[in-house]
Amino acid sequence: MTSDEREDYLINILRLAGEHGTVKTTELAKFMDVTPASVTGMLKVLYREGLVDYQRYQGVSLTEAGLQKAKDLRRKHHIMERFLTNVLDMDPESAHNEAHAIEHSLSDSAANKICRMSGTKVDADCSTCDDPCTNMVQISDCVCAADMVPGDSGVISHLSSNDSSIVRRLISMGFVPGRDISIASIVSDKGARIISIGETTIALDREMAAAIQVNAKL
Amino acid sequence: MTSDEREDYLINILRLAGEHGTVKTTELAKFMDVTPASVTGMLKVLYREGLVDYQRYQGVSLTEAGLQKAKDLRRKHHIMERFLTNVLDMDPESAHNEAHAIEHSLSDSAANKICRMSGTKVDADCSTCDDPCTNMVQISDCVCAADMVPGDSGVISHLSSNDSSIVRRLISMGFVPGRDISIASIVSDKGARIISIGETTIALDREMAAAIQVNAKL
DNA sequence: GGATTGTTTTAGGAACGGTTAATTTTATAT
DNA sequence: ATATAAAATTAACCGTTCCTAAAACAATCC
Repeated sequence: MTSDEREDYLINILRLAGEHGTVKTTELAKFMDVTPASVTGMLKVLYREGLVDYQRYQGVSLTEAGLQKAKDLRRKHHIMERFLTNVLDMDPESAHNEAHAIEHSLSDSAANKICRMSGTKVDADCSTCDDPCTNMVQISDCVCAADMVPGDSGVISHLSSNDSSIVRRLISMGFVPGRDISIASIVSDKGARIISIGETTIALDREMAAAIQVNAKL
Repeated sequence: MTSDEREDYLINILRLAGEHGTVKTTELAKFMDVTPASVTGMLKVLYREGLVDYQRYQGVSLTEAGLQKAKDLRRKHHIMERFLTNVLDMDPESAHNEAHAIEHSLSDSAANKICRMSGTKVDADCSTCDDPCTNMVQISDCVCAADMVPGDSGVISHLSSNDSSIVRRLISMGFVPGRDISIASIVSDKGARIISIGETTIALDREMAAAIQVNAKL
């Protein structure tokens, strides 16, 4: 339906007008490096499609539908950019260009999954836009032992911590990948977890438990 | 230069003619659901661009340049498909469709990186074509992380496992081609590896570590 | 209210990918 | 070998998409 070019117009209107503001024809024309006449032509098309509020000589703004499309595209752009730089380690400029090409043909489903995969620290470096990546989702493959409740059990998938001494200590206590553990009780939300592992039962503080990643059993 | 449609023609010629065979106009037309006249028109274009050997009434075959382009596209298609199914866990049909859309705008560089990340040996499940993924990324003498000893370090070359969930989990932990890792210690020969990656330390069981292929540093 | 600036209209063009109908070439059958 | 059927090409043309230049028109600012 909506071609790549049309989509670019939408994104750029969002860029220049913001979510509810308006842009003037010439401004948009300059930004997109086309003549004002081209812009007028396209605005009529976008108006017919209900994506844009437009009255001659009055500038444009996005309708709800247009805004949604534009934000969706922008989000996909950021998700790809982040994936390409953070995960694939591409340089920012190539990433930007590639993201620009791909954003138009990326499904919602793939975008969400890529977003989930690319790590959670999104909001940090999104200086270019206000609302980059809503719809973040948590990674679901394994569960952190600190988030389990009494009665839960599973097998340790791996240990992960920024503090290597925590990993070392966990290992020395027998928390190695592959072992079965179960939560016996929790002292308090931020406090210790009483965890059974094999024949023994051990109390760990929340931070230590947080380093244990478990494939939960049903 | 070469539009998506033209690229589709090239791929389909490869599909129907093979690398050095020839297809007849009508066959291609039926396959692509257009009239033979359209095919003739496009063949002239592709001929002008040097991508196809074509003499009227004689059918088409790919030139070297055309073959290369077609194989490149086909490779990108497979890489994306593999990534979408193995890494993102999409269903095969959606993956196929999405790959078809994206293959046209995926750079070599990104394709290679995604390929290295996507895990399984390719040749396995490529039933749709005879020569799916030549041009696989150079896998120069790398070592499996499970075979490294404490003190060893290197940069991740690629991930390889027959179990796609392992690949998925590794990626979500940050084990992505290009990253530096080093082995901090080993719990036991068949047991966990404690691995430093960036700021974090992670303990993985042997099976997981075995999926990580590393270019070892001296 | 006239000049200036910004915007739209008009008219048209180039690329692209397709179509139908007529025609030409090749293949097939007797 | 030749008539006929099948396949491929040509010719003429359509619709879309996005663009442009130039003329006409509106808004705005002294």
